Order: sequence, then C-alpha cells, then structure tokens
Amino acid sequence: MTSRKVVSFENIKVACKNCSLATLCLPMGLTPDDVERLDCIIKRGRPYHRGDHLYRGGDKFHSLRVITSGSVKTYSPNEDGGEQVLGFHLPGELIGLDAIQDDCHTCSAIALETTAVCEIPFSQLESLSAIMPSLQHQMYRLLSREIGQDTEMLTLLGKKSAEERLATFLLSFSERFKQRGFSASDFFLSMSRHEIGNYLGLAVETVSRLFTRFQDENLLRVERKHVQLLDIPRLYDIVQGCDSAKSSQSRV
Amino acid sequence: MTSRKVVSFENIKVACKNCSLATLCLPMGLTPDDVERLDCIIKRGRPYHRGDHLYRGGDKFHSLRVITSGSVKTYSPNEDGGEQVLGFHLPGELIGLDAIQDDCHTCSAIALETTAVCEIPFSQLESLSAIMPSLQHQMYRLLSREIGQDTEMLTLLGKKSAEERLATFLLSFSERFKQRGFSASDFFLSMSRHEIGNYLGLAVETVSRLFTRFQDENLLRVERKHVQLLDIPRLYDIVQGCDSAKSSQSRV
DNA sequence: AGAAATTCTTGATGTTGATCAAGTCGTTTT
DNA sequence: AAAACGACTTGATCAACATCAAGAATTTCT
Repeated sequence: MTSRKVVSFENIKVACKNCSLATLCLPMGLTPDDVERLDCIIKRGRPYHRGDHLYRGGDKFHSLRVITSGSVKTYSPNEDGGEQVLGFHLPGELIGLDAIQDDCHTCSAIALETTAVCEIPFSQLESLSAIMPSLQHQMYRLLSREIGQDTEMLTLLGKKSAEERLATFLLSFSERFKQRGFSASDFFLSMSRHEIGNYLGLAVETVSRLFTRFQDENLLRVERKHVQLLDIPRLYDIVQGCDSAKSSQSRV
Repeated sequence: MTSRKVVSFENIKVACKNCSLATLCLPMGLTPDDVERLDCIIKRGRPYHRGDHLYRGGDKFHSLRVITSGSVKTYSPNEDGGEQVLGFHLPGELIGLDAIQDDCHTCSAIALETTAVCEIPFSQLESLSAIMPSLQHQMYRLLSREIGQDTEMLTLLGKKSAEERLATFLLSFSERFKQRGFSASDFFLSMSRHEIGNYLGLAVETVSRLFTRFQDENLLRVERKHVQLLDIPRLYDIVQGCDSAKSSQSRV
C-alpha cells in the first residue's frame, strides 16, 4: 500500500544452495562448487497467479523452468478446440523439456494457483553442461526420467480401468507430497475434476462417481479439493489391477 | 556352408559416413570430422533373428542402439503377466533412451524380423558429447523429441476412438517408410494384429474389424501383413477426429 | 448481499469396444 | 500329405464408461 520500503522479499537473495528443493531439482548430485555456477545462470521472476500462462504452445523456447512453489498444469491444445492435459507439476519439477527439440514450445503451461519458478536459460545451461560433466550427466538422467514417466502413463491409459487410473493418480500425489515433506495422506488437489478426468482419459462424471465410491468404501475422505487417504495399502492393491484388492481386503 | 572365405560381409567396413540412415540417426547435424569420431565408438554386431531380445527389462544398461535394418518392438512386461507394447522401431531409430535414468533397462526390446543394430556405448557417447557441443546438442534434441512423441501418444490413448487410433498408426508407418525412401502407400507390417492392438489399447478383434471396415470403405487394401493405403487424405481426415472425414469426402 | 456463473454430484440412457465363442486360413511339424 | 498349431476373422453378447439431463453446492461478479 505504502511506497516506502519496509521489508521487501524481492531483496532476499534466493540461491540453489539454500533451496529446500535442491535434492529434488537439477542440483541433485552436483558439488557445492557446481551448484554455485549453476546458480549464476538462474533467473527468479515474479510469481504467477492462478490462470497465468508460463508459456503457450508455439512460443519460442528460451528457458527450462523449475517450480519452486505452487503448481502447474501442462496441456496441449488439440486441433478441435479441446485440450489434452499432459501433467500436473509440483515444486522441484522441471518443465519445458519437450521444447528443446526445435526451440519451440509444443505445449502450454498454466499456473493452477500462485506459483513461483526458477528460469534456466537453456543455451547457458547447455554451455555449462559441456564443461561440467556432472551437470551433463544429470541432464541426461532427467530427460531419460521424463521418458520413463511418459511410458508409465502410456500403460495407464492403454490398459487400466477407470478405478485403477484414479487410484494411481491419487497415489502419485501422495508420494510426491511425501517426498516434499508434506503429508502423504492429507492434501489439497489444485486442479478441477474436469482436469483430472481429461488427464486420465475419463469423463468428469466418472471421476466424480469414483471419488464418491472410494469414499463409500472407506478408502478416502474427500471434500471438494481436500483429500484424505484412509487406506493407502488398499489403494495400491487397486493400482495393481486384477482385482487383487479383494485378496488383501480383511475378510470379516 | 564351406569354411573357405569367399565373400564375407563381416569384412565389409560399415561407417556412419557411408550409412544411408545418417540423416535420420545421431550424425544428423554433425560435421564429417565429428561423424568420424562418433563412428569410432560404435559397435556393429551380428544381426538378431525374429524373436531375439536386444535387451530385457532389468538388464544393466550399456549402450544405446540404432536400428540399421529390420524392426524392433519395445514393451514393458507389466506385473500381471501381460505386456504393454511401447513402440515399434524402424531403421534409423534410437532405442534405450529410457535406461539412462538409472543405468538399467526399464523395458524390453525384441526383434520382429531379422534386424541389425549399431551399439553406442553410452559412457563413451557421454564423454564424447562433453567435448563435442554439436553432439551434445543433438543428444538433447533427440531426448526431447522422444518426450514429444510420447506425449503425442498420450493424446492418442487418452482421447481418440479406435478408428482414429488405427488410422494414426497406419499413417505413422506410411510417413516413416516414406522418410526412408520406401513407398508411403504400400508396405508390410512386421507385427501381429495382437501387438497392434496392445500398442493402441484395443482388443485384437477390434483391430481386425477395423482393417475389414477400412477395406470395405476403400481406404486401403489389406492382406495379412501387406497393407496398401488407397486414400491417404481421408485417413488424415479420420485422424483429425470430429467426423471431419465427412466434410472432405466428395459428396456424390 | 444477491445474482450469475462454475463446479460438482447424481441419475437415466446409450454406445463403443471388450469378451466370449466359433470357424477359416496359413504355416509348421511329422 | 495329413495333422496340429497359431494367427486372423466374424458374429453374438455384455459391460464399462460416455453422454445427456437435472439439481446442489461454491465461487465470482456487480
């Protein structure tokens, strides 16, 4: 409100070496010296608000981005107006890897809530990785991991039932929240039912019904975006498919 | 039959610079000098026969492989005995990128017919790429392209109808054969209906019925593995979805 | 605060593609 | 050549999930 500087967070220096996400992010496996050099090329801009685009399909590609807080949805606007949600991204996750191919973003990224990111100019990252073997190695691993995750998703969409898809989805968030030091069983989802359905290849109504069913079966409690997983082991059984859920279900 | 050496293909030196696939493969964008250095680390082994594994999920990762002739299916054996086909690979295509992540193959690769490959020891490739910026750049692009292809596949499996899936599949082969100097409209598929169905998330019976239907509609002629595309533009219309096929169909 | 617009839920109905079952064709084995 | 096997096709039936429709709960707008 007042123009007088009191405490401005803008002046607080953020650095990879102090970042709680370092172990989840690019710096993983680098020496402190290497992290320092990486830190020098990273730009930290203002936060995005819900609905802001980080980039759009077709935009020229400059930087990879690491989410540092908030969450992001990536999607590819497909020919007939609709969209395909490609992923939901949490702090520590790197986005934009698909754009290296031809210097042009092939999909769009939009903030699902107030979101901060680190921008890593790719040409500088590339130069740096040429003189830092550990960074180059880390980059190859990261790109490869992304491929591995995509192929897991292919199996999900190719073979799994609606029930298995939603269980997989919930456990993915559970694991990722846990990794980040949050509760594995009590969290808020920042995306709508519609977006979940789109991502999982299901209709909104199916997602809604499944939430209700899971709740009726005491697998979880859900109220709007707030989810509490009550029986994680049985959710894992559902993910396995083959109705093996029944076998682990305590027979009364 | 005789042990006397007459003409042995084994003695014929193969080199990237003479390879007709160079423009589709890693050497793309490298200077002749760079190709020479890359060539030095590549191993060319004996061909695989139909059904031979190039590697299996869980195997230690040593090398990326480029198909030079024949074709390969990659698949991930999933928990309950079944498998998910991840891709079909033609000459010039690189496989094994998913294994960089943790030095271990996450999926299996099997020859669909007599198949030859170049092996590229990854640790050597990595060292080489650190001193050859153009090779490093090419590697990043390649990995990024793989990610882009996977996300296209996600859209296919998430949103498209059976008809759209098969049309997309056929056109993908059409384009890839064309790129390689073969007919875009007359080719042999090296995989079974079962494998096509698995890849596309469809039952064998559905694939079979669709081939029949496409033939009845004069989109193609098919006899066992031999496919002749008769109306490629209309196949593209089908891929677009939205029944836009009708609009481009010449009204009589 | 009240109205309008979204988002989510729930029910009824419909359609696509899976599953089950049988038969044909082609290839391999003996 | 006959038999056995596997790949493919075709038909009949079924189930899972989409679509359509309406109402409830929230959020946003004015």
